[in-house]
Amino acid sequence: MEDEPDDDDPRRRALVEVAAQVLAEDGPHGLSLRKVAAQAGGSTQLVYTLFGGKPGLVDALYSEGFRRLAIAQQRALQAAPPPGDPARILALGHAYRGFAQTEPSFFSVMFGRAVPGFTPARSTRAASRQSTFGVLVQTVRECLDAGTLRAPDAADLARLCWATVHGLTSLEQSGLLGTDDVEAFVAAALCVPVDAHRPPGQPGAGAASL
Amino acid sequence: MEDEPDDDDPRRRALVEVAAQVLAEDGPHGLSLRKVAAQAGGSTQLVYTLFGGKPGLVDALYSEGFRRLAIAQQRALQAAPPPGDPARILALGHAYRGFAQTEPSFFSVMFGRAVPGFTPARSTRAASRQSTFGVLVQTVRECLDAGTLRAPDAADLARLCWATVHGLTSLEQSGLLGTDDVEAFVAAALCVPVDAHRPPGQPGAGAASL
DNA sequence: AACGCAGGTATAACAGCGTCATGAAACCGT
DNA sequence: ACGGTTTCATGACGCTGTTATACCTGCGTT
Repeated sequence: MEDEPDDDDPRRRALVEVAAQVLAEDGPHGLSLRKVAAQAGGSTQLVYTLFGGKPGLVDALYSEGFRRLAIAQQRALQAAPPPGDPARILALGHAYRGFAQTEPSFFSVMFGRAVPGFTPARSTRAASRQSTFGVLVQTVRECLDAGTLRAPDAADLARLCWATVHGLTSLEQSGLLGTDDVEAFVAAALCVPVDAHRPPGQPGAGAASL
Repeated sequence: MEDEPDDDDPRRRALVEVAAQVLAEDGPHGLSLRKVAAQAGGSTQLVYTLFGGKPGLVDALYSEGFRRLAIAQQRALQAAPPPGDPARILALGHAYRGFAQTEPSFFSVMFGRAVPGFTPARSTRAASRQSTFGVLVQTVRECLDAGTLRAPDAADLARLCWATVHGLTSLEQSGLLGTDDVEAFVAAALCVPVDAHRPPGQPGAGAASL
Protein backbone atom coordinates (compact mmCIF):
# COMPACT_ATOMS: atom_id res chain seq x y z
CA MET A 1 0.00 0.00 0.00
CA GLU A 2 3.05 2.17 0.41
CA ASP A 3 3.59 3.71 -3.00
CA GLU A 4 4.77 7.15 -2.04
CA PRO A 5 7.64 8.34 -4.23
CA ASP A 6 10.20 7.76 -1.47
CA ASP A 7 12.51 10.35 -2.92
CA ASP A 8 15.47 9.26 -0.83
CA ASP A 9 15.69 5.85 -2.48
CA PRO A 10 19.28 5.83 -3.72
CA ARG A 11 18.30 3.82 -6.78
CA ARG A 12 15.76 6.44 -7.72
CA ARG A 13 18.25 9.23 -7.27
CA ALA A 14 20.86 7.38 -9.28
CA LEU A 15 18.47 6.79 -12.13
CA VAL A 16 17.35 10.41 -12.11
CA GLU A 17 20.97 11.46 -12.28
CA VAL A 18 21.59 9.21 -15.26
CA ALA A 19 18.42 10.45 -16.94
CA ALA A 20 19.46 14.05 -16.29
CA GLN A 21 22.76 13.37 -17.98
CA VAL A 22 21.08 11.77 -21.00
CA LEU A 23 18.68 14.69 -21.16
CA ALA A 24 21.50 17.22 -21.07
CA GLU A 25 23.52 15.38 -23.69
CA ASP A 26 20.92 14.17 -26.17
CA GLY A 27 18.09 16.59 -25.55
CA PRO A 28 14.48 15.75 -24.75
CA HIS A 29 14.13 13.86 -28.02
CA GLY A 30 17.00 11.52 -27.20
CA LEU A 31 15.72 10.69 -23.76
CA SER A 32 14.60 7.09 -24.17
CA LEU A 33 14.03 4.48 -21.50
CA ARG A 34 16.35 2.03 -23.23
CA LYS A 35 19.21 4.50 -23.28
CA VAL A 36 18.71 5.51 -19.68
CA ALA A 37 18.42 1.89 -18.59
CA ALA A 38 21.49 0.82 -20.55
CA GLN A 39 23.55 3.69 -19.20
CA ALA A 40 22.42 2.76 -15.71
CA GLY A 41 23.39 -0.87 -16.29
CA GLY A 42 19.88 -2.27 -16.10
CA SER A 43 16.82 -2.86 -18.20
CA THR A 44 13.84 -0.68 -18.99
CA GLN A 45 11.85 -2.53 -16.36
CA LEU A 46 13.88 -0.65 -13.77
CA VAL A 47 12.09 2.55 -14.70
CA TYR A 48 8.74 0.85 -14.28
CA THR A 49 9.47 -0.57 -10.83
CA LEU A 50 10.93 2.70 -9.57
CA PHE A 51 8.83 5.31 -11.38
CA GLY A 52 5.88 3.46 -12.87
CA GLY A 53 6.82 4.45 -16.40
CA LYS A 54 8.36 7.23 -18.40
CA PRO A 55 5.99 9.95 -17.17
CA GLY A 56 7.04 9.16 -13.63
CA LEU A 57 10.70 9.47 -14.55
CA VAL A 58 10.12 12.73 -16.36
CA ASP A 59 8.16 13.97 -13.38
CA ALA A 60 11.23 13.36 -11.25
CA LEU A 61 13.31 15.15 -13.90
CA TYR A 62 10.88 18.05 -13.76
CA SER A 63 11.41 18.34 -10.02
CA GLU A 64 15.14 17.99 -10.48
CA GLY A 65 15.11 20.89 -12.93
CA PHE A 66 13.41 23.17 -10.43
CA ARG A 67 15.79 21.97 -7.77
CA ARG A 68 18.73 23.05 -9.90
CA LEU A 69 17.04 26.33 -10.67
CA ALA A 70 16.58 26.91 -6.95
CA ILE A 71 20.28 26.26 -6.43
CA ALA A 72 21.11 28.81 -9.12
CA GLN A 73 18.80 31.28 -7.38
CA GLN A 74 20.50 30.69 -4.06
CA ARG A 75 23.95 31.24 -5.50
CA ALA A 76 22.84 34.42 -7.24
CA LEU A 77 21.43 35.83 -4.02
CA GLN A 78 24.58 35.01 -2.10
CA ALA A 79 26.62 37.08 -4.56
CA ALA A 80 24.07 39.92 -4.55
CA PRO A 81 23.74 43.00 -2.31
CA PRO A 82 22.03 42.52 1.07
CA PRO A 83 18.23 42.11 1.31
CA GLY A 84 16.11 45.13 0.43
CA ASP A 85 18.12 46.08 -2.62
CA PRO A 86 16.13 45.66 -5.86
CA ALA A 87 19.35 44.50 -7.48
CA ARG A 88 18.61 41.16 -5.86
CA ILE A 89 15.56 40.81 -8.07
CA LEU A 90 17.67 41.50 -11.12
CA ALA A 91 20.18 38.94 -9.91
CA LEU A 92 17.40 36.36 -9.77
CA GLY A 93 16.39 37.30 -13.30
CA HIS A 94 19.89 36.84 -14.60
CA ALA A 95 20.15 33.53 -12.78
CA TYR A 96 16.93 32.46 -14.47
CA ARG A 97 18.23 33.33 -17.91
CA GLY A 98 21.57 31.74 -17.13
CA PHE A 99 19.85 28.54 -16.10
CA ALA A 100 17.90 28.45 -19.36
CA GLN A 101 21.11 28.87 -21.31
CA THR A 102 23.11 26.37 -19.30
CA GLU A 103 20.41 23.70 -19.21
CA PRO A 104 18.15 24.34 -22.19
CA SER A 105 16.82 20.80 -22.20
CA PHE A 106 15.77 21.02 -18.57
CA PHE A 107 14.18 24.37 -19.32
CA SER A 108 12.22 22.83 -22.18
CA VAL A 109 11.00 19.98 -20.01
CA MET A 110 9.93 22.40 -17.29
CA PHE A 111 8.24 25.02 -19.46
CA GLY A 112 8.02 23.78 -23.01
CA ARG A 113 6.17 20.47 -23.24
CA ALA A 114 9.31 18.91 -24.64
CA VAL A 115 8.44 15.32 -23.68
CA PRO A 116 5.49 14.22 -25.81
CA GLY A 117 2.97 12.69 -23.44
CA PHE A 118 4.14 14.29 -20.23
CA THR A 119 2.25 16.66 -17.97
CA PRO A 120 3.64 17.21 -14.49
CA ALA A 121 1.55 15.94 -11.62
CA ARG A 122 -0.39 18.64 -9.83
CA SER A 123 1.50 18.15 -6.59
CA THR A 124 4.85 18.12 -8.35
CA ARG A 125 3.99 21.32 -10.14
CA ALA A 126 2.88 23.06 -6.96
CA ALA A 127 5.95 22.00 -5.02
CA SER A 128 8.32 22.91 -7.83
CA ARG A 129 6.68 26.27 -8.26
CA GLN A 130 6.83 27.05 -4.58
CA SER A 131 10.50 26.13 -4.24
CA THR A 132 11.56 28.74 -6.77
CA PHE A 133 8.79 31.32 -6.89
CA GLY A 134 8.77 31.57 -3.11
CA VAL A 135 12.34 32.85 -3.22
CA LEU A 136 11.36 35.58 -5.64
CA VAL A 137 8.34 36.59 -3.56
CA GLN A 138 10.49 36.79 -0.47
CA THR A 139 13.08 38.90 -2.26
CA VAL A 140 10.41 41.27 -3.54
CA ARG A 141 8.81 41.50 -0.12
CA GLU A 142 12.12 42.52 1.41
CA CYS A 143 12.31 45.37 -1.08
CA LEU A 144 8.79 46.48 -0.25
CA ASP A 145 9.54 46.36 3.46
CA ALA A 146 12.73 48.33 2.96
CA GLY A 147 10.83 50.93 0.95
CA THR A 148 13.10 50.55 -2.06
CA LEU A 149 10.13 49.34 -4.08
CA ARG A 150 6.47 50.24 -3.90
CA ALA A 151 3.66 47.96 -5.00
CA PRO A 152 0.27 46.92 -3.66
CA ASP A 153 1.17 43.23 -3.37
CA ALA A 154 4.48 41.42 -3.21
CA ALA A 155 3.23 38.23 -4.83
CA ASP A 156 1.66 40.11 -7.72
CA LEU A 157 4.83 42.06 -8.42
CA ALA A 158 6.85 38.86 -8.15
CA ARG A 159 4.52 37.18 -10.62
CA LEU A 160 4.98 40.06 -13.01
CA CYS A 161 8.76 39.94 -12.68
CA TRP A 162 8.73 36.22 -13.28
CA ALA A 163 6.52 36.56 -16.32
CA THR A 164 8.72 39.26 -17.84
CA VAL A 165 11.93 37.37 -17.29
CA HIS A 166 10.37 34.12 -18.40
CA GLY A 167 8.98 35.71 -21.54
CA LEU A 168 12.31 37.24 -22.48
CA THR A 169 14.13 34.00 -21.79
CA SER A 170 11.61 31.83 -23.57
CA LEU A 171 11.44 34.01 -26.67
CA GLU A 172 15.20 34.30 -26.78
CA GLN A 173 15.55 30.53 -26.61
CA SER A 174 13.02 30.17 -29.41
CA GLY A 175 15.08 32.54 -31.53
CA LEU A 176 12.16 34.94 -31.83
CA LEU A 177 13.38 37.91 -29.86
CA GLY A 178 15.45 39.32 -32.70
CA THR A 179 19.04 38.43 -33.27
CA ASP A 180 20.69 41.82 -33.03
CA ASP A 181 22.30 42.34 -29.66
CA VAL A 182 19.99 40.19 -27.61
CA GLU A 183 22.28 40.26 -24.63
CA ALA A 184 22.25 44.02 -24.19
CA PHE A 185 18.52 44.28 -24.72
CA VAL A 186 17.73 41.61 -22.18
CA ALA A 187 20.09 43.19 -19.70
CA ALA A 188 18.36 46.52 -20.08
CA ALA A 189 14.87 45.04 -20.14
CA LEU A 190 15.40 43.20 -16.89
CA CYS A 191 15.59 46.56 -15.16
CA VAL A 192 12.20 47.76 -16.31
CA PRO A 193 9.80 45.78 -14.19
CA VAL A 194 11.76 46.88 -11.17
CA ASP A 195 12.29 50.50 -12.12
CA ALA A 196 8.65 50.83 -13.06
CA HIS A 197 7.69 50.26 -9.44
CA ARG A 198 10.53 52.13 -7.82
CA PRO A 199 9.58 55.32 -6.02
CA PRO A 200 11.13 58.32 -7.81
CA GLY A 201 14.32 59.84 -6.53
CA GLN A 202 16.08 56.53 -6.02
CA PRO A 203 18.96 55.60 -8.29
CA GLY A 204 17.97 52.76 -10.59
CA ALA A 205 19.80 49.50 -10.59
CA GLY A 206 21.15 50.73 -13.89
CA ALA A 207 21.49 49.20 -17.31
CA ALA A 208 25.14 48.56 -16.58
CA SER A 209 24.39 45.25 -14.88
CA LEU A 210 25.04 41.83 -16.41
CA MET B 1 15.59 21.75 -59.55
CA GLU B 2 12.51 23.65 -58.53
CA ASP B 3 11.97 22.63 -54.96
CA GLU B 4 10.67 25.84 -53.50
CA PRO B 5 7.80 25.26 -51.04
CA ASP B 6 5.20 26.45 -53.58
CA ASP B 7 2.84 27.43 -50.81
CA ASP B 8 -0.15 27.80 -53.12
CA ASP B 9 -0.21 24.13 -54.03
CA PRO B 10 -3.77 23.17 -53.11
CA ARG B 11 -2.65 19.70 -52.01
CA ARG B 12 -0.18 21.23 -49.60
CA ARG B 13 -2.78 23.55 -48.19
CA ALA B 14 -5.30 20.73 -47.85
CA LEU B 15 -2.81 18.55 -46.01
CA VAL B 16 -1.84 21.38 -43.71
CA GLU B 17 -5.49 21.92 -42.93
CA VAL B 18 -5.95 18.25 -42.08
CA ALA B 19 -2.80 18.29 -39.98
CA ALA B 20 -4.00 21.41 -38.19
CA GLN B 21 -7.24 19.66 -37.36
CA VAL B 22 -5.44 16.59 -36.04
CA LEU B 23 -3.15 18.84 -34.04
CA ALA B 24 -6.06 20.72 -32.52
CA GLU B 25 -7.95 17.54 -31.69
CA ASP B 26 -5.26 15.13 -30.53
CA GLY B 27 -2.54 17.52 -29.44
CA PRO B 28 1.09 17.53 -30.54
CA HIS B 29 1.55 13.99 -29.23
CA GLY B 30 -1.25 12.63 -31.40
CA LEU B 31 0.03 14.27 -34.55
CA SER B 32 1.32 11.27 -36.53
CA LEU B 33 1.95 11.01 -40.23
CA ARG B 34 -0.20 7.90 -40.46
CA LYS B 35 -3.16 9.62 -38.88
CA VAL B 36 -2.81 12.73 -41.02
CA ALA B 37 -2.40 10.65 -44.16
CA ALA B 38 -5.37 8.43 -43.35
CA GLN B 39 -7.59 11.39 -42.58
CA ALA B 40 -6.51 12.95 -45.86
CA GLY B 41 -7.31 9.76 -47.75
CA GLY B 42 -3.74 8.95 -48.76
CA SER B 43 -0.61 7.31 -47.49
CA THR B 44 2.29 8.62 -45.45
CA GLN B 45 4.31 9.02 -48.62
CA LEU B 46 2.13 12.00 -49.43
CA VAL B 47 3.80 13.95 -46.67
CA TYR B 48 7.21 13.06 -48.06
CA THR B 49 6.47 14.17 -51.60
CA LEU B 50 4.83 17.41 -50.50
CA PHE B 51 6.86 18.35 -47.44
CA GLY B 52 9.90 16.10 -47.45
CA GLY B 53 9.02 14.54 -44.12
CA LYS B 54 7.42 15.33 -40.82
CA PRO B 55 9.64 18.32 -40.00
CA GLY B 56 8.53 19.93 -43.24
CA LEU B 57 4.90 19.41 -42.38
CA VAL B 58 5.38 20.78 -38.90
CA ASP B 59 7.23 23.72 -40.38
CA ALA B 60 4.13 24.50 -42.43
CA LEU B 61 2.04 24.07 -39.29
CA TYR B 62 4.35 26.50 -37.53
CA SER B 63 3.72 29.09 -40.23
CA GLU B 64 0.02 28.38 -40.15
CA GLY B 65 -0.02 29.03 -36.41
CA PHE B 66 1.54 32.45 -36.86
CA ARG B 67 -0.84 33.14 -39.71
CA ARG B 68 -3.79 32.48 -37.40
CA LEU B 69 -2.22 34.59 -34.70
CA ALA B 70 -1.86 37.42 -37.20
CA ILE B 71 -5.53 37.11 -38.05
CA ALA B 72 -6.43 37.32 -34.37
CA GLN B 73 -4.26 40.43 -34.11
CA GLN B 74 -5.98 42.02 -37.06
CA ARG B 75 -9.43 41.37 -35.63
CA ALA B 76 -8.42 42.75 -32.24
CA LEU B 77 -7.13 45.95 -33.80
CA GLN B 78 -10.28 46.40 -35.83
CA ALA B 79 -12.35 46.34 -32.65
CA ALA B 80 -9.94 48.65 -30.80
CA PRO B 81 -9.75 52.46 -30.58
CA PRO B 82 -8.09 54.30 -33.46
CA PRO B 83 -4.27 54.31 -33.85
CA GLY B 84 -2.30 56.18 -31.21
CA ASP B 85 -4.29 54.86 -28.27
CA PRO B 86 -2.22 52.54 -26.04
CA ALA B 87 -5.35 50.48 -25.56
CA ARG B 88 -4.51 48.98 -28.94
CA ILE B 89 -1.40 47.43 -27.42
CA LEU B 90 -3.49 45.93 -24.66
CA ALA B 91 -5.90 44.62 -27.25
CA LEU B 92 -3.03 42.85 -28.98
CA GLY B 93 -2.00 41.38 -25.64
CA HIS B 94 -5.45 40.03 -24.99
CA ALA B 95 -5.60 38.63 -28.50
CA TYR B 96 -2.30 36.87 -27.86
CA ARG B 97 -3.58 35.28 -24.69
CA GLY B 98 -6.87 34.42 -26.34
CA PHE B 99 -5.02 32.68 -29.14
CA ALA B 100 -3.00 30.63 -26.67
CA GLN B 101 -6.19 29.55 -24.93
CA THR B 102 -8.11 28.82 -28.12
CA GLU B 103 -5.29 26.95 -29.84
CA PRO B 104 -3.01 25.65 -27.09
CA SER B 105 -1.52 22.97 -29.34
CA PHE B 106 -0.54 25.51 -31.97
CA PHE B 107 0.90 27.68 -29.25
CA SER B 108 3.01 24.76 -28.01
CA VAL B 109 4.29 24.03 -31.48
CA MET B 110 5.17 27.67 -32.06
CA PHE B 111 6.84 28.40 -28.75
CA GLY B 112 7.32 25.18 -26.86
CA ARG B 113 9.21 22.38 -28.64
CA ALA B 114 6.08 20.25 -28.59
CA VAL B 115 7.10 18.15 -31.60
CA PRO B 116 10.12 16.04 -30.66
CA GLY B 117 12.66 16.53 -33.43
CA PHE B 118 11.36 19.77 -34.86
CA THR B 119 13.12 23.11 -35.09
CA PRO B 120 11.64 25.72 -37.42
CA ALA B 121 13.72 26.68 -40.42
CA ARG B 122 15.50 29.97 -40.05
CA SER B 123 13.58 31.59 -42.88
CA THR B 124 10.25 30.28 -41.58
CA ARG B 125 11.04 31.64 -38.14
CA ALA B 126 11.99 35.05 -39.46
CA ALA B 127 8.93 35.37 -41.68
CA SER B 128 6.58 34.16 -38.96
CA ARG B 129 8.08 36.53 -36.47
CA GLN B 130 7.85 39.47 -38.80
CA SER B 131 4.21 38.83 -39.69
CA THR B 132 3.08 39.16 -36.07
CA PHE B 133 5.75 41.18 -34.32
CA GLY B 134 5.68 43.80 -37.05
CA VAL B 135 2.09 44.56 -36.20
CA LEU B 136 2.99 45.14 -32.58
CA VAL B 137 5.93 47.38 -33.50
CA GLN B 138 3.71 49.42 -35.78
CA THR B 139 1.06 49.79 -33.08
CA VAL B 140 3.66 50.91 -30.57
CA ARG B 141 5.18 53.33 -33.03
CA GLU B 142 1.83 54.96 -33.60
CA CYS B 143 1.54 55.56 -29.86
CA LEU B 144 5.02 57.08 -29.75
CA ASP B 145 4.21 59.31 -32.69
CA ALA B 146 0.92 60.38 -31.10
CA GLY B 147 2.74 61.19 -27.87
CA THR B 148 0.56 58.87 -25.81
CA LEU B 149 3.59 56.79 -24.98
CA ARG B 150 7.22 57.72 -24.50
CA ALA B 151 10.15 55.40 -25.06
CA PRO B 152 13.56 55.59 -26.71
CA ASP B 153 12.81 52.88 -29.29
CA ALA B 154 9.56 51.46 -30.62
CA ALA B 155 10.98 48.02 -31.40
CA ASP B 156 12.52 47.69 -27.95
CA LEU B 157 9.29 48.62 -26.21
CA ALA B 158 7.39 46.25 -28.48
CA ARG B 159 9.84 43.48 -27.62
CA LEU B 160 9.29 44.13 -23.95
CA CYS B 161 5.53 44.10 -24.34
CA TRP B 162 5.71 40.87 -26.26
CA ALA B 163 7.96 39.27 -23.68
CA THR B 164 5.69 40.27 -20.81
CA VAL B 165 2.53 39.05 -22.49
CA HIS B 166 4.24 35.90 -23.68
CA GLY B 167 5.62 35.18 -20.24
CA LEU B 168 2.25 35.60 -18.60
CA THR B 169 0.54 33.49 -21.22
CA SER B 170 3.18 30.78 -21.19
CA LEU B 171 3.30 30.48 -17.42
CA GLU B 172 -0.46 30.47 -17.21
CA GLN B 173 -0.65 27.69 -19.76
CA SER B 174 1.92 25.71 -17.81
CA GLY B 175 -0.20 26.07 -14.69
CA LEU B 176 2.61 27.85 -12.88
CA LEU B 177 1.25 31.34 -12.50
CA GLY B 178 -0.84 30.51 -9.45
CA THR B 179 -4.39 29.33 -9.63
CA ASP B 180 -6.15 32.05 -7.67
CA ASP B 181 -7.85 34.52 -9.97
CA VAL B 182 -5.47 34.27 -12.87
CA GLU B 183 -7.82 36.17 -15.14
CA ALA B 184 -7.94 39.33 -13.07
CA PHE B 185 -4.21 39.33 -12.46
CA VAL B 186 -3.37 38.93 -16.11
CA ALA B 187 -5.82 41.65 -17.03
CA ALA B 188 -4.21 44.04 -14.57
CA ALA B 189 -0.68 43.02 -15.43
CA LEU B 190 -1.20 43.66 -19.11
CA CYS B 191 -1.55 47.34 -18.29
CA VAL B 192 1.82 47.67 -16.59
CA PRO B 193 4.28 47.62 -19.48
CA VAL B 194 2.19 50.31 -21.11
CA ASP B 195 1.53 52.44 -18.08
CA ALA B 196 5.17 52.25 -17.09
CA HIS B 197 6.12 54.15 -20.24
CA ARG B 198 3.19 56.52 -20.30
CA PRO B 199 4.00 60.17 -19.60
CA PRO B 200 2.30 61.22 -16.36
CA GLY B 201 -0.95 63.12 -16.44
CA GLN B 202 -2.56 60.86 -19.01
CA PRO B 203 -5.36 58.59 -17.94
CA GLY B 204 -4.23 54.97 -18.03
CA ALA B 205 -5.97 52.42 -20.15
CA GLY B 206 -7.22 51.19 -16.82
CA ALA B 207 -7.43 47.81 -15.18
CA ALA B 208 -11.06 47.62 -16.17
CA SER B 209 -10.21 46.22 -19.57
CA LEU B 210 -10.79 42.60 -20.57
C1' DA C 1 18.51 -26.10 7.43
C1' DA C 2 15.14 -26.42 4.03
C1' DC C 3 11.10 -24.84 2.08
C1' DG C 4 7.51 -21.48 0.12
C1' DC C 5 6.22 -17.29 -1.09
C1' DA C 6 6.75 -12.58 -2.52
C1' DG C 7 9.12 -8.94 -5.13
C1' DG C 8 12.34 -7.42 -8.43
C1' DT C 9 14.69 -8.13 -12.78
C1' DA C 10 15.64 -9.41 -17.54
C1' DT C 11 13.84 -11.17 -21.84
C1' DA C 12 10.86 -10.92 -25.43
C1' DA C 13 6.81 -9.52 -27.70
C1' DC C 14 3.30 -5.93 -29.22
C1' DA C 15 1.54 -1.76 -31.22
C1' DG C 16 2.86 2.51 -32.80
C1' DC C 17 6.08 5.85 -34.64
C1' DG C 18 9.19 8.23 -38.65
C1' DT C 19 11.58 6.87 -42.55
C1' DC C 20 12.91 4.66 -46.72
C1' DA C 21 13.14 1.12 -50.65
C1' DT C 22 10.41 -1.16 -54.01
C1' DG C 23 7.04 -1.77 -57.63
C1' DA C 24 2.96 -0.09 -59.93
C1' DA C 25 0.40 3.51 -61.84
C1' DA C 26 -0.38 7.92 -63.83
C1' DC C 27 0.97 11.87 -66.13
C1' DC C 28 3.33 14.64 -69.64
C1' DG C 29 6.19 16.04 -73.34
C1' DT C 30 7.76 14.53 -77.70
C1' DA D 1 1.28 6.52 -79.24
C1' DC D 2 5.14 5.98 -76.85
C1' DG D 3 9.23 6.72 -73.30
C1' DG D 4 10.62 8.98 -69.37
C1' DT D 5 9.69 11.07 -65.17
C1' DT D 6 7.21 11.86 -61.29
C1' DT D 7 3.96 10.25 -57.73
C1' DC D 8 1.72 6.95 -55.04
C1' DA D 9 0.76 2.79 -52.03
C1' DT D 10 2.72 -1.15 -49.98
C1' DG D 11 5.84 -3.20 -47.00
C1' DA D 12 9.99 -3.40 -44.26
C1' DC D 13 13.47 -1.47 -40.89
C1' DG D 14 14.77 0.35 -36.55
C1' DC D 15 13.20 2.83 -32.97
C1' DT D 16 9.87 4.12 -29.20
C1' DG D 17 6.89 3.09 -24.64
C1' DT D 18 4.59 -0.52 -22.58
C1' DT D 19 3.48 -5.06 -20.91
C1' DA D 20 3.33 -10.23 -20.18
C1' DT D 21 6.14 -14.02 -18.97
C1' DA D 22 9.72 -16.52 -16.85
C1' DC D 23 13.55 -16.51 -13.77
C1' DC D 24 15.94 -15.51 -9.86
C1' DT D 25 16.91 -13.58 -5.54
C1' DG D 26 15.89 -12.80 -0.71
C1' DC D 27 13.19 -13.11 3.39
C1' DG D 28 10.08 -15.42 6.82
C1' DT D 29 8.40 -19.62 8.40
C1' DT D 30 8.54 -24.31 9.92
